Amino acid sequence: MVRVRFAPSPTGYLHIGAARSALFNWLYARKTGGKFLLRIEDTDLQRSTEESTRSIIEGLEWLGLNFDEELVFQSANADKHREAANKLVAEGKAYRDFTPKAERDDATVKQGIVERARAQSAEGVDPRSNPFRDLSKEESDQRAADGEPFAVRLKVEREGKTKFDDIVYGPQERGHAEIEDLVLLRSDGHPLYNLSVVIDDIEMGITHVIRGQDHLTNTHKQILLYQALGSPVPHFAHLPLILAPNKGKLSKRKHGEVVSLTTYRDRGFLPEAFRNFLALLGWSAPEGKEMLSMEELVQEFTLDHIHRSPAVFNFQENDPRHWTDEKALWMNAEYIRTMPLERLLPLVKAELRTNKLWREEYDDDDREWFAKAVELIRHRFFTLKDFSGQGRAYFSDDFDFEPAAVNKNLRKEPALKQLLPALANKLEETDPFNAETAEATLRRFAEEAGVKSGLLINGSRTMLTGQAVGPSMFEVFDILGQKRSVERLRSGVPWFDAMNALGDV
RNA sequence: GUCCCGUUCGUCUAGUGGCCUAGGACACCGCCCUUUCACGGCGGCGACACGGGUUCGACUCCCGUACGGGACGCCA
Repeated sequence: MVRVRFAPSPTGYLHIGAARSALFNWLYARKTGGKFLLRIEDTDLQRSTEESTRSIIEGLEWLGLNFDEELVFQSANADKHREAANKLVAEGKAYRDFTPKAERDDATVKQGIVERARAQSAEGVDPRSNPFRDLSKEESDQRAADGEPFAVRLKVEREGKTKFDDIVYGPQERGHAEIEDLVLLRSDGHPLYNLSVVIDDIEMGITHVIRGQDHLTNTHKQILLYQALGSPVPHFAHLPLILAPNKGKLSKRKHGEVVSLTTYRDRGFLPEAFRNFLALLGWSAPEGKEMLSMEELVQEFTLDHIHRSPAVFNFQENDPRHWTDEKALWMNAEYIRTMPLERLLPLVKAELRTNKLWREEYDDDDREWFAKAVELIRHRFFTLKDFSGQGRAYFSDDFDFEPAAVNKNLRKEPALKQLLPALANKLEETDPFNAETAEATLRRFAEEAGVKSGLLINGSRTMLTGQAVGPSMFEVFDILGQKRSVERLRSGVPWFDAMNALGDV
């Protein structure tokens, strides 16, 4: 029975790379009929926040990645981790390191590592050498009993190597000479990451560890721990990283909200669309199929179609039109226009509601009208936000006029000031009023007035929706109805005057 | 500094030695549809990092170079 887990540390929002790891784990569990577990790695109390834990869970929910069994907080297992470390000390597989703790600054550690390594190699010092590694048991016990602080380190064999077969990257081996005696317990008794993951994964019965490639080299250390602990080693599958457009690391500091999953929810993405997009970052379906429902994703998913090379998440900073990957945007639009209308309606409802555009009649007497309106406008929208933005005029009389549309469709022809209200009169008399009759009326009127119908069509579009673009004008007349269409065409009279008074728009 | 991983159109990718004059998707351009803009349809632009091998034959296998990424913490 396959058991996988997603184990984020709650130190910020849910990163899209982490979200993809969660997705792949979830898909693998569903595909194999296994379990998908969630463990919050909150052992770094300084940085972990409850808010972040909440946001991670919310994010997973939004993506539809429900987890099985009880949620595990790693911090709750700290005693077990300590116990295991002490047992390793007792067995001689780990040792107490009485070296005074070096203060490390979070921001410069990475650089410090490089500098130290360089210095050590220049001086010919073995980075693994540690005076306490071979301290006698008696002396070690004595110093501990005397209250001298110590960290606990795993005693890594000096000779030999560890090997494992990564499901994605293939056979991996690393000489022990490359592996330092890793710290298991801090001098304040706090268990560290590598120890905690391994013990928790054993405890939770994890069979497959599916995570980012940044853990590929750490894996050897963890295998050493599994062996010291006498536990079977799980299977590993490492995922290629998701990079920023400059092929560097995709990070909050540098790239901001574009890497946060909740951004996509808040900016009108459909969970199925974003999930679909995410699935295709580092994985592809066997037949090359790209639009995949959750069911199809589960059906098609296999670990052996995961790529080895990193994927670039392509977005343009400081460009609102391309604020995120264009393919993601396209995919969202594709879902909006092709998904079953019944599934889209509630999402549009929520969007209108948050913008105070929702009216209870849409759920009741105007239910059909609402469905028809959404169907009419969905085809050119990219996100749910468009329903309350560009689509506002369909749901409210209080909407803005786009200056460019006004210039192009209204100002250019002063005669529209008279023509549009005159058209309103004709439309008011049109009975029955629908797309066909409105079209007939408009075309007849254009002929009588000696103007091109396009002039009236475009002018009407801007008067009725505030925009230069939109669905077929006759469908718009129909959906807005006779009364509102006539009113909006007439509202142009005072409005035109005001516009002219203002001069250039 | 040491170790590990990677490299096909701008981006996501297909490709597991002949099916490849390298296929699809997004983006871009053109045409059709449309008196708007999209959608849709058709077409175009556009890539195997480089150098050596191996082979009758290499995008595919091997070696090297270059470039990119990752890891190396008493963080996770």
